[in-house]
Amino acid sequence: MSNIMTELEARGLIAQKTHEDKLDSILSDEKLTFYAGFDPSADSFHVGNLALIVTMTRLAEAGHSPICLIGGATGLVGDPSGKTEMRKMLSEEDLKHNFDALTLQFKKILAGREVRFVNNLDWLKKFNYLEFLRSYGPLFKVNEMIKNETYRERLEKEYGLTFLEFNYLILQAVDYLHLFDTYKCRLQIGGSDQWGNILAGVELIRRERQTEAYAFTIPLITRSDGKKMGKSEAGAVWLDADKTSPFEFYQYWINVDDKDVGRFLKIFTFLSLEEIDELEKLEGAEIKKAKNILAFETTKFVHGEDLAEEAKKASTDLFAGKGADSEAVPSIEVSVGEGLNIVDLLIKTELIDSKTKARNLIESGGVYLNDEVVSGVDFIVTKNNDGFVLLRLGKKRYLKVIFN
RNA sequence: GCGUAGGUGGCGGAGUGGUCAAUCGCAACUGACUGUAAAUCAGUCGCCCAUUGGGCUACGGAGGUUCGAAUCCUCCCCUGCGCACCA
Repeated sequence: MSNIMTELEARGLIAQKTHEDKLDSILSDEKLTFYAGFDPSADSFHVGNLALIVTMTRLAEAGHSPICLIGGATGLVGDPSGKTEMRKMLSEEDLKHNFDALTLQFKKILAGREVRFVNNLDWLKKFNYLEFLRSYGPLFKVNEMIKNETYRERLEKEYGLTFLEFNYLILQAVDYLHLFDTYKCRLQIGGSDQWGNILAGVELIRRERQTEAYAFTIPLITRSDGKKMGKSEAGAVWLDADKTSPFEFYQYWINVDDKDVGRFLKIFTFLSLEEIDELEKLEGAEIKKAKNILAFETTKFVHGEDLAEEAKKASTDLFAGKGADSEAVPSIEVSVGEGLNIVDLLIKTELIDSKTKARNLIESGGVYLNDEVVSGVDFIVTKNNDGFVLLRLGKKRYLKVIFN
């Protein structure tokens, strides 16, 4: 890639950047160490993190060295950015667990590329309150800080903004300074909601080290239908195969709005812009081809080629009515004994959490066994010769029920 | 602390003694149509049992009045706004 910034811009991955003209040439002439921070609030990344992870990969491909910061300390504090309410604070044990899980996952996705993992708890925890105030308090001006949009919004909201959260910007700025000092890290990237926090770090380095540090943000990725990125019928779409199977992950991308396909191909896949241009020309039902590629490429990036192939096969088979041969179809083992009522089965599989809901769904004709509508709430499921039955909810949710 | 406006189902927001499991909008789910898309139309949308139907828990919390409360009273908790210092 001759110029990584040009590439990123063309893909719609740049929201804001520092050093308008200079950054492009710096990123093409020099090899920088850069970092992005992630929130350790769960033990897996989700689709909402994917754009940033992909962007880090692109930068790594272009020869820059990634640092993945998992915000142990900031996780203890809770980030108010883009949140309407204060976030839960995590216990240290949970943080440790999440840190380990996220690290492992990130490594796997980056597939052998060099990544350094850091936890800001390591350098922030040594401070006591007075020390921290003394060291960094004088470097930040409150009247500057409250101009920050995320804070301003919170100041107007009825929930208010706690002092704890207000400190988040300072912590993040100190992180950048620390990584600059320790690893010569000179670029920070993040979501556009982090712009204020990121800039605070850039400023801090400029003032305290008389050195230029850079930053850019990627836009908040939205869906045309206004839905939040990374939500499906079944809830959040995780990058962890145990939380969201590769099949479900694949399905998520198949089901994106037509209008989003081109944009998502640019953001989330490594196809060349020329190839994407061609795909964008598709119209009507043909768009499905582009969706298949989008789904396959993203699944491959996250879960690897083999699992992506399996997911693809399961998807095409199921929706072509070819049944559930593939391993990739989500499955569950259930003992039905002499026969199990369909409502109880739905509860047992945890597809539905209340009997009332299960009944309503059956009555509206939304439950199928091997592609046949379940006739009524009294239906009894019994063992068959295949040893399994394909349970379907609505059009898209499949579960292979294996009798044992 | 004082004054004032509020706290209702995932969200917004009606209701102000019985006909309220609670109008309506959004979101969600299902069906029809389709391309596993969108749009549109129809249905569902507290929980549990049931054949029409019934029971239980709910309108910030705890008590009370009443045959009967989301609706009235008392106390408490929480939030916004104004005042409380300069004007």
